[in-house]
Amino acid sequence: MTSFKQLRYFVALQKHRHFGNAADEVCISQPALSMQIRDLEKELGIALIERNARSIYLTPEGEEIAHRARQILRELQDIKDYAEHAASPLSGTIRLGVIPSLAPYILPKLLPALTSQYPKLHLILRETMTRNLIEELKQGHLDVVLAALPLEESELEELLIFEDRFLMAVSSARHVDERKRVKPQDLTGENLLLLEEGHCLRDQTLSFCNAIGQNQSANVGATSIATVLHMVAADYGITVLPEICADTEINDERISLLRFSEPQPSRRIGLAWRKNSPKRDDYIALSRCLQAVTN
Amino acid sequence: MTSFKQLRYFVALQKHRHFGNAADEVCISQPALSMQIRDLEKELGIALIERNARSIYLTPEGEEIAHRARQILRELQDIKDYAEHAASPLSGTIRLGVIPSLAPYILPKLLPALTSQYPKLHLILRETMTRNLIEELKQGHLDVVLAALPLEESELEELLIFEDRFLMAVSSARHVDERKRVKPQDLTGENLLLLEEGHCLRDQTLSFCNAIGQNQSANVGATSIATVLHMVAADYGITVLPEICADTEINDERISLLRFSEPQPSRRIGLAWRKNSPKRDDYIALSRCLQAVTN
DNA sequence: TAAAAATACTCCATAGGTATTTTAT
DNA sequence: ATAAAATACCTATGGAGTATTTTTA
Repeated sequence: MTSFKQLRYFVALQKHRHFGNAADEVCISQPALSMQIRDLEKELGIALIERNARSIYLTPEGEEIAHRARQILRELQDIKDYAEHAASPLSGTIRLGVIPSLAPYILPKLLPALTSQYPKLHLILRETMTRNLIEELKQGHLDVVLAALPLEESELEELLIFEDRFLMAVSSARHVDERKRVKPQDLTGENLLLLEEGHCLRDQTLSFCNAIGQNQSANVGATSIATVLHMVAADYGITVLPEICADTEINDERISLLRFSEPQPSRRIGLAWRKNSPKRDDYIALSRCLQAVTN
Repeated sequence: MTSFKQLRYFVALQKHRHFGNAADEVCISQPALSMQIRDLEKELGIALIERNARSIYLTPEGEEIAHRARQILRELQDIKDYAEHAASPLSGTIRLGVIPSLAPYILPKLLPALTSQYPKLHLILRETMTRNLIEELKQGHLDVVLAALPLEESELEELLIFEDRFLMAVSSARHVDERKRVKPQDLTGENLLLLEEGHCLRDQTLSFCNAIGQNQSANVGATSIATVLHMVAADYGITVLPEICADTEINDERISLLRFSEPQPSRRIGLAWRKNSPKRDDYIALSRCLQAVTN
């Protein structure tokens, strides 16, 4: 079995053209080097070295193979360097999946914080709906996802980061008092504007509507919250908006935001990763960073 | 010490994502694979694998390292393929040095013969004077040289290929009878045209002139036999020409070639290589090929 | 004779095997 | 309960050491 050791020894031998000196360089005895070189030649089935009493030469094949061996040894060193670089905490690559109703609002805060705090971290981002995130996480294509909990996946470990309360968004044309608390019941009879099928935010909204006995069915399926809000602004209907979106989306005077009365409906946002993931510590550090930027 | 084995096992594990199946592929037991992977992780200092009871995942670093490992294994295979290809007789690379007074006459015959007979042989050619050939041979930059023997180098082994008799070349303007044999003494008083300093042919010619008591000193130093012959054709002087050059150079009607009477002066052409060169058999095969094309 | 590599031998580390235990679903 | 990987333990290979021999200039 050819080994890196043999290649190392052979490259040293090429350099020194002297078994004794080469053996010194690689810190073994001369016979040990001789035998490894002999084994290498035997395995390759060709003569690499021309042995003379006074000095040795490499055959043309020996020179060629020494060259290739150097390349291989360089690449091995690259692997080691890469590993060493990746060893420190929150460094290396993390593949993070985020749901669409969070990504545009949380990433602009998270990414600068991460970059400054953990410059060695390389984040790969993926934005898709929860169902896909879970699948990709389980497939090993993602390392950690930021989504609404619980995910109800026994093989995943979850960590709550914050409660994201829902607000009701209505057209300012209605002149409602923004200080007044609303109730889920107030959604009754309204045209409820929601994201398209598959978005957890849609399901959550429908679910707390249904919880209070309303069998409200949403009649539009927008692809982004921004789109929904444009429709609300035009008083085409109303919607329910996570609080975290409010900062970014609502400098639109045509929309009034109404807080629900207690208990305020909310979604629980957190991280999830495969149980036993070796980077668990990194995800927890990531969660602290997330908590810092969402407070 | 990281080994090719570990990389092979790890690549198999990446492929199967299952210790047992990967172990089967590389024909070892599952515990043996487990331990090698564990060792690899320990040496690299990072987690490559995420272990779960049902299935395993590679970390992003694991994927990256698996990719690099594949590359290294490919290159190792390249070395083995290269060696196997070079193993058969008269294959691989031979660096051949030839003296200038032979190269233009013998190579046009030798190379096609070699190419057809030993298609796997890769010949690297070098044309320079004997002194340089010997030096480069001893340095290991050449494997074998074709020159006039003896080289008087105790660390080289020589093999005679043929006797190359000298002919006298004179201008046809002199109307000498080409059937008449000449003697070295006939050179007396003639303007002897020779190659420049350093060419063995020059030294050989001068030496057999001196051997018969003539202290002839050559007065020109041409860089090629062709040049010398052009001067002979113009009757600027005469020269001594190895027979092997005659075929190629002399379809020039302006030059008459005269054979010496017995014992005809000659040079001995042969191969020389470092004693103990592992390719000795190849050089002997090469010599047979040379003999075939010089007959 | 001297320098260099090969050989002889001894010892220990370790790779690999089988049997068993642990772990998580 | 089951599947999968880890652990325990044993064996044998082979890598490295020291001492010695061979080779050739």
